[in-house]
Amino acid sequence: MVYPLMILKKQIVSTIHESLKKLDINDISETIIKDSIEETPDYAFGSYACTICFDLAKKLKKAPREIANTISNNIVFDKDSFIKGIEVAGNGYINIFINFDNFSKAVIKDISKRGNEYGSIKTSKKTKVIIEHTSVNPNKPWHFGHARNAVLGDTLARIMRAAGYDVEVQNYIDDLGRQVAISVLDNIKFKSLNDKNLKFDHWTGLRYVEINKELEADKSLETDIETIIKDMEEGGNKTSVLARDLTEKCVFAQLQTAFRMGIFYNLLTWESDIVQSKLLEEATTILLESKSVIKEREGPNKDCIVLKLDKEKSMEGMYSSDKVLFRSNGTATYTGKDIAFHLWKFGLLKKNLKYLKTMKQPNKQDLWTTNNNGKKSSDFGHGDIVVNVIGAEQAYPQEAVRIALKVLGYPHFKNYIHIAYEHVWLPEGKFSGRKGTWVGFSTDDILDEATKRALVEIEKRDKSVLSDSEKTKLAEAIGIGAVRYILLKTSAFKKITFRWEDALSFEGNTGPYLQYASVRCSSILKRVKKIKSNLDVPFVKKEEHQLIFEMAKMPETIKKSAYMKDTTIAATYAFNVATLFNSFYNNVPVLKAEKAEVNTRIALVEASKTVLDNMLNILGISVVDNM
RNA sequence: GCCUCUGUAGCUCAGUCUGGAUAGAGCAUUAGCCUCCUAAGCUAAGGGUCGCGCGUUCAAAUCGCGUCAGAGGCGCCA
Repeated sequence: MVYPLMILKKQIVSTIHESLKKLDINDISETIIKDSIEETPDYAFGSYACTICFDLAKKLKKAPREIANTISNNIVFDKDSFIKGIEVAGNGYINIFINFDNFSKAVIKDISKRGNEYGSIKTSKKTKVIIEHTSVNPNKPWHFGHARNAVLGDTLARIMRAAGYDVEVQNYIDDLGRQVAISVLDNIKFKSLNDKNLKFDHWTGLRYVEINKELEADKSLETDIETIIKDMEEGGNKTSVLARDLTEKCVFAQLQTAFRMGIFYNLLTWESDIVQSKLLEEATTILLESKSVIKEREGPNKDCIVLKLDKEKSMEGMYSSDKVLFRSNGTATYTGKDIAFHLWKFGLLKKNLKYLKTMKQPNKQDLWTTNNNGKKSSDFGHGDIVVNVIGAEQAYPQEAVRIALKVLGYPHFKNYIHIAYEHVWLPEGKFSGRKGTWVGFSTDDILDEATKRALVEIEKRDKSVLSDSEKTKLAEAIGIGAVRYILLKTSAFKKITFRWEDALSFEGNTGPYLQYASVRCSSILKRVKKIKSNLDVPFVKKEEHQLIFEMAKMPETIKKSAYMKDTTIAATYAFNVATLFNSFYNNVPVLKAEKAEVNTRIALVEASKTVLDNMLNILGISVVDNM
């Protein structure tokens, strides 16, 4: 796929390459020149700079500046080129100035032609990526740390779709764990009722805190929990049916939070279905064929099936280089199950899961779930790349899965990616589901508060044209945009300390700032009765050039963001575009411009709106038309 | 003990992968800008031993080694 910036870069490289050839320097390839091209720190230095002269200095035994001058004297470019001129600067930089007369037209035409596809990459052959995120225990509401996981995963999914991947989003439901067993115990033994009609996940989450206190006091309850876990694992009994019923209710309640944030999934994968489907048995057979997986006959891991990790450098921090996959009683450990599950994700098992369509999500997309009463399908799984958004504390078990794929001889291990994110903290410490420190900081609470505060801001402004319900809807879009953005703009590996004033700020580098820039575009465009934008007059203002250059970078930014699996790249880019647009907006009149300039500037505003809105969509932040 | 991550302005963070020009934002502080397209905005100013040391390099926040501080991890738990 070709876009103007790509052409510009090629022209820069070949122009310099040609001039080097003229000077009889023939061993510098275009790739080397390409790598020496960088963005300038300031508009005054042009748009790109070439640092090749620093590399040539040693070889030619001349000063870089001198070489730069020689090159610049031998440079030739034609009038239709996107390059306007070059200048030698500093110790030997070759600064490249863009011919904005030509380049601007090409960029704006390209944006206008592609519309809401602008910035996205079209690929002929789609690579399938499975992104697993959220995966919150199904017995409590999301606290803000869970929202971070989900927003990171959802945004990565949006970025990778834009980058041309076929993305399948899965939410793994651990419905066989101890946490669920404890909630089941609460139901059986204490028969507690949701008599205040709380949202189901909040109710069960609060009960979970209470029942943990009971567990502290009465250790004999541990026996009950063990029995429950065993029944749930076996399936086909009263307890397992009850557990599935409770967890489904809880997951459904959690999904309401997700939907509110614009987070959607393709498939819910239930651990109980994975166990029932006998994926594990098939995986065990495959694993035992590997020399690195053995059944221990003696030692501390007698009768266990273990994965030998002693040759792996990445596992140096482990006390023991043996990772138990199946316990001496034959049951699978977490890592054992995870390996089987990932063999399935990559389509490496013959056995498959069964699926049911469970609901239509608010984005009109079907949500599927694994279910043993469902039907077979080859639509799910079979990923070329697997991305797991999982806490950084799980780095070792994640690495163990990757190594298992490697020792089994599957090249897929290279495409197994753990997005390790740090947790959200409260100033006083970690969130704890068990201790209930999340109370008051559930994602639902925070979204409510964000909406409330956005509404206060709306009321400060004259919004008499809006009805109350429209105001509420707008407040929700702004509040949630702010919350999503704060989770996106910070690198995943940095700890976030939650503070209301940070999370719910609507000024500066925030979600609403981006939305506001888009609203300003709409506001101008609304006033234009018949849009008759054209590109007859060249753009001459610095503000215009900088905005156009920035907008031209969207395709490569999306590509990089997807490649790096990094949401901050996309977030920072969106902020840059918005900042440059606001600067243009404040310093360059559009509707009040000289007559000849009005139409070209409208074209620029149209293009800006396209880019801003496309970026908002990729970040999962609502586009609004009034603020 | 070993492994991983983090340390950049008063605060919160980009920039580190791929070394490049005076280290950038936002918040907070200070001074301006609404008879002119929505001020959730714009234009400026002040504010920095890029944790510290040594090394590599024409050039280091960025690469290497060491060191200090904080967080997480190293189970037949999940």
